[in-house]
Amino acid sequence: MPTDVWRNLRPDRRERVLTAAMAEFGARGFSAGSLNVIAREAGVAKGSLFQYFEDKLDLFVAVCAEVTSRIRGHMEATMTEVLLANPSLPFFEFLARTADEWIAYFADHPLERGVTAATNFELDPVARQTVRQVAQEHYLDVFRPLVAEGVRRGELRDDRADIDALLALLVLVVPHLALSPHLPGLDPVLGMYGRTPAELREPVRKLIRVVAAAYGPLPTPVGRVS
Amino acid sequence: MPTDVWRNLRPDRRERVLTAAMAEFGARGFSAGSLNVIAREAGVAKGSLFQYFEDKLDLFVAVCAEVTSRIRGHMEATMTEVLLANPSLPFFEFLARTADEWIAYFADHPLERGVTAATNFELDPVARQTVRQVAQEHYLDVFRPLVAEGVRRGELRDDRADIDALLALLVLVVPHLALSPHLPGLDPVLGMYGRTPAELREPVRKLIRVVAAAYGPLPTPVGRVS
Amino acid sequence: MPTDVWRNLRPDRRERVLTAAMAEFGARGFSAGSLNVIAREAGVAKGSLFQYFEDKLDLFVAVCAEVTSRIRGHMEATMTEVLLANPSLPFFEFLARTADEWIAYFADHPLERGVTAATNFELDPVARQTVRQVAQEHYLDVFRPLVAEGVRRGELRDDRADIDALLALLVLVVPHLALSPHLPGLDPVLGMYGRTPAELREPVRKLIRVVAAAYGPLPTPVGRVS
Amino acid sequence: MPTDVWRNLRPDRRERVLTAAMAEFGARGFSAGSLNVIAREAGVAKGSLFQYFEDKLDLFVAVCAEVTSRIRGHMEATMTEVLLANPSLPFFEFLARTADEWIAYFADHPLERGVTAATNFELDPVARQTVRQVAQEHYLDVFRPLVAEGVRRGELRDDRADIDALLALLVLVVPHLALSPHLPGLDPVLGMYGRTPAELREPVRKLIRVVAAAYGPLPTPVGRVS
DNA sequence: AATGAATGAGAGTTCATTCAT
DNA sequence: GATGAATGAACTCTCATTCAT
Repeated sequence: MPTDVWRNLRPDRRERVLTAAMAEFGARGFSAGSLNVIAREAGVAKGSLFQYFEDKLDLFVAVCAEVTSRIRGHMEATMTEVLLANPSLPFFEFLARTADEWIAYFADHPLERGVTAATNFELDPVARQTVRQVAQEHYLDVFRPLVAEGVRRGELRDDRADIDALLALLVLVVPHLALSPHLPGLDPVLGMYGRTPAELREPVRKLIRVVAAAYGPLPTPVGRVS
Repeated sequence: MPTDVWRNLRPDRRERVLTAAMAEFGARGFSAGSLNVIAREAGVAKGSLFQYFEDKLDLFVAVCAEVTSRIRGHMEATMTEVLLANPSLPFFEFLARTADEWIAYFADHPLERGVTAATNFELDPVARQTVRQVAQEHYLDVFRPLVAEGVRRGELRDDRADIDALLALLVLVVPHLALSPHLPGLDPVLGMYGRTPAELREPVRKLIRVVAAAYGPLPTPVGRVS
Repeated sequence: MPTDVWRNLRPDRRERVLTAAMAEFGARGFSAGSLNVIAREAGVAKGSLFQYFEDKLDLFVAVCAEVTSRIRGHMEATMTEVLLANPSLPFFEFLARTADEWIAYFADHPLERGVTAATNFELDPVARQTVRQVAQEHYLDVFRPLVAEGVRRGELRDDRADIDALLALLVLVVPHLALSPHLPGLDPVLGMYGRTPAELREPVRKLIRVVAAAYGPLPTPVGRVS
Repeated sequence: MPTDVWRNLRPDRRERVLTAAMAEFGARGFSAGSLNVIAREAGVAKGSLFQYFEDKLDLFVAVCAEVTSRIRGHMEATMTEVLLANPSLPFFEFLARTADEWIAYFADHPLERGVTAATNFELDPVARQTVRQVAQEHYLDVFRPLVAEGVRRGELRDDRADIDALLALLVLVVPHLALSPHLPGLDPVLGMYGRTPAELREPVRKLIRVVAAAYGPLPTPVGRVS
């Protein structure tokens, strides 16, 4: 846990440390990230970092928590906006627009994107578990009520496939959407790497159509009199 | 690229180096993995590693290539076996059994599992791209013809959802199935961590039912005279 | 030299600082002892220590002086008590009882014992000299008149061995008695480490018998008519 | 334990490392001694020290073992010489001459003296115990047979004082003789600090006369007809 | 072809001390 | 008078890589 010193720190100094840490951990991950670099880039003495955090992991966790919380804050606001503007939006359409915003956010926020990558790619077991747990709780806190509402409104059906499986897939796919446009080698099929948010609308909808087909209402069979 | 010395090396010596490297990179990843440890465990001089490989990355790439190739070899053989025993197995049933075998393989092969984790969790851009590209090509080499055959036989329909999206999901889900039973924090929804292969049959089928619902033939509507 | 601030400090605050410093220096010695730890344990700001003392050494010296003075105060009171209760106690018997009390004191006062150890084991030349000088003056202030009285009463003879040699041995042996029951490796012959004060009566008397034999009256030769 | 690399090291390089380590540990002790300084003074890369020794303590122990062994080698040779030259030397006279040689050795060997001090003044419990045990075994290996021989020849009597007490005193006094001429504050009574070996003959004999009086044959009572 | 000693940069962490508040 | 944030040097130890043998 960060120290009191960190909590009471002058905001600009905090921000400098946070930004430097986001950049370094985002670029090189937790294990390979260097406190030397972070201190230098933040314009802060190396020793100061240890006034703020117990150790390297403590700093990494704090950075991840901060980033995750920022991302969630932004996404919840965005989703609310979309809903207010189109109260009657069908579930899967809402999902698609949310994904668009998600992708746009990470295109605009390289630091947050880097930390998200670091969170997802950490191999050290202690660091990974600590950090992922927090992130995944946030994801689920958002997804579970969303999906439950979809079920309640009858737009999501659980008679053909399991709702938990949907959640498991979402937790897997969502970070993938954030990162694959920016990290080569994540998505070799749909070719998301290097695409603009606009160009990504199509592959995103391809993916969403899978769950729409699995969980949505059956299409009316063609050529049949009802 | 490995040197000629490596290619002409006595097989037992090669094997010792490979095994040691698999264990070390598998346990600690590329960046944190130590050539000191690998040389010591292999019973080989540190300098020898540099006779065999240009540098650390070169060794890592070679290890990943070797492991990926071994895994593919095993899986292709297994899939052939399953097919020969049950030539008329429905597509999604075949997929489920393949997944069972896949999971069993990684439960029995901790070294291969470790390297798979290292491959999937590497953040260093150069290392990641090199290593993942190889792995994903293998995945696609196997999946593409499989899916094409499913489509040809009419068991996989592409009228409701895109076939490329299916491939993209498979490439994402398959390593997840290999690792999440053994690494905590990967699957917070279905609870795959710590489960035995037998216990994993159920969550695996939950996931497969999603694609079955999306790509399979529509269920006969209930209570309707055809 | 401690500052005026220290001299005028509220007694409870002084005591807290002293106790924390005794514990830390006693446990880890001067060089390895940490002002961070002392300040934290004392519930005092790190900066305050520098309001009270010029630097680390100044604090260490003050702690040693305080402890030495406490020990001397206790021992003088104890010796007076013993004397009052048994005014005619023979010299070496008195010495033995004093040693018993000495040993009991250090068994009961771990902080004082720790500081005594730190005093005796300091290698840094500046710290060592400053600190030992004070301690040894206390020892000699007590021993010299005691020994002089023994000589005056004829119980200590200086015709066979030098009285200064006796004092030199006492200054060497006395801290050894205080510490060897509590620090392993100090006394490999008599096995004093880990013994209770009661168990230590015997080895203590073995040592005192050496000086009794050297400085005491000769035993009457056996089988000789006087 | 030192590594094979250390054992096979080129002698001049070994000697440089040893000398630098003796000087540094001798001057500042184990805890405060710096590997940086040792490497620099030895003209060796910092990393090389870790090719030779497992860690700092391992180096310290090796240095102490080496020094202790050198000292013992020298003293055994010296004692043999003295004995051969004067086969009929009385026990306490032999002891006195041995002490003279002991003192002369440390006057001439500042490095060995420093390490002896470091051995005796280390507070860190692990380091102290490891290192003192070795040194004290050497002392006892030499003293025990010596004392036993004195008893056998009737020059050492155990009827007035215990022989173990003599050994305990020797183990305490002998390092004291080595160091007190060179470290201020060790001997405040006899004034050994800063004296030349020649000047130390007298205080040494004062000390030896104590044990001579305690353990030697009783002097013929004065004015008595035998 | 194989060795393994040597390197020195860099890692995370602790420290006594300063000084503005 | 008390505080405690800031400092940067120093600490032990690890590392990939080189190269003489």
